[in-house]
Amino acid sequence: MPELPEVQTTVNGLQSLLGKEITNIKLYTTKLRYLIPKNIIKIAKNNKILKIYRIGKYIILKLSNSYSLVFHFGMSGRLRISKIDNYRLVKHDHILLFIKNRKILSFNDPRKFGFIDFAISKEIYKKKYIIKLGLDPFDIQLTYHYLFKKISNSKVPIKQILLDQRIITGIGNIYASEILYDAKISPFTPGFHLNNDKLKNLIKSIRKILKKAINFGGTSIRNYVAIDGTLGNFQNKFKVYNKEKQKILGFKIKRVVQYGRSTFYCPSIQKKFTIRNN
DNA sequence: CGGGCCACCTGGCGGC
DNA sequence: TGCCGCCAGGTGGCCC
Repeated sequence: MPELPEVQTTVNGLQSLLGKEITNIKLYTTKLRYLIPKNIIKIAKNNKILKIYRIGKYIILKLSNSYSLVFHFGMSGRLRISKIDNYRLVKHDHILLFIKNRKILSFNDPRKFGFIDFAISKEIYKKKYIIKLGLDPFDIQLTYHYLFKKISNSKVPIKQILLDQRIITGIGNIYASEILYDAKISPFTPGFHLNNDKLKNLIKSIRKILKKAINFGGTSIRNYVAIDGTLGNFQNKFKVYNKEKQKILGFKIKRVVQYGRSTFYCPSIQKKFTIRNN
């Protein structure tokens, strides 16, 4: 489910747990994408949540001991806060964190591609799934120089490059299509074909689309809902995603499959070739 | 190493 | 109604 905007929306919603104590953890599953570390209970129990933030698509809860909890949502994971009295275990609730203010933070994930882990807070950047991440889209170090260095020798189509978390972290399959439409770049354009102007433009579109999606509370199709169960609204702002055969500005939208994932684009607006001129 | 492909898992939907 | 095939906000591991 979640790309950066959904993860950020979740992180925003979680802030009400700041300073609150985790009184217990209950596991209803032993394995999600990975085995759930058993000692996660010992590590979190009776500790306060001091900081809640994200790295790429990973959600981090920094605890009052030296540890942090790490959540990843995979394709269908989500976190939800309920009052203890209202809470009913629903299908695919795998992990419950009991919070001292009589709330429950539940992790639900039908497809089990998500995971939960812990890390020593100071060493979180050494985690194998964190260390390889590229720049955050909102990091000021993300410039056309950076992108040019990373992709100017690559034959890989830009759609796939946007999904490569080692280059930029946070973009997923929905926003990749929406970003490329906004930037008027064909999804097939190989990395080496993009000149500095196009890259500047692309970075602008990345930030614009992601910001807009965050402002709309993310995208709610299938599983994703916010921390309190409310829906995101960005799906109503899609220009191309899920709009095969519909028209935009009078032009047909197409769906193709690249690397096994759907790409939606408008061939008339996202022209196929760009000449390198730097 | 980079890049391409597949597996992991469950459920919803459309077609027959 | 039932079954089948296809599709789904991700990513790690296996190949070459």
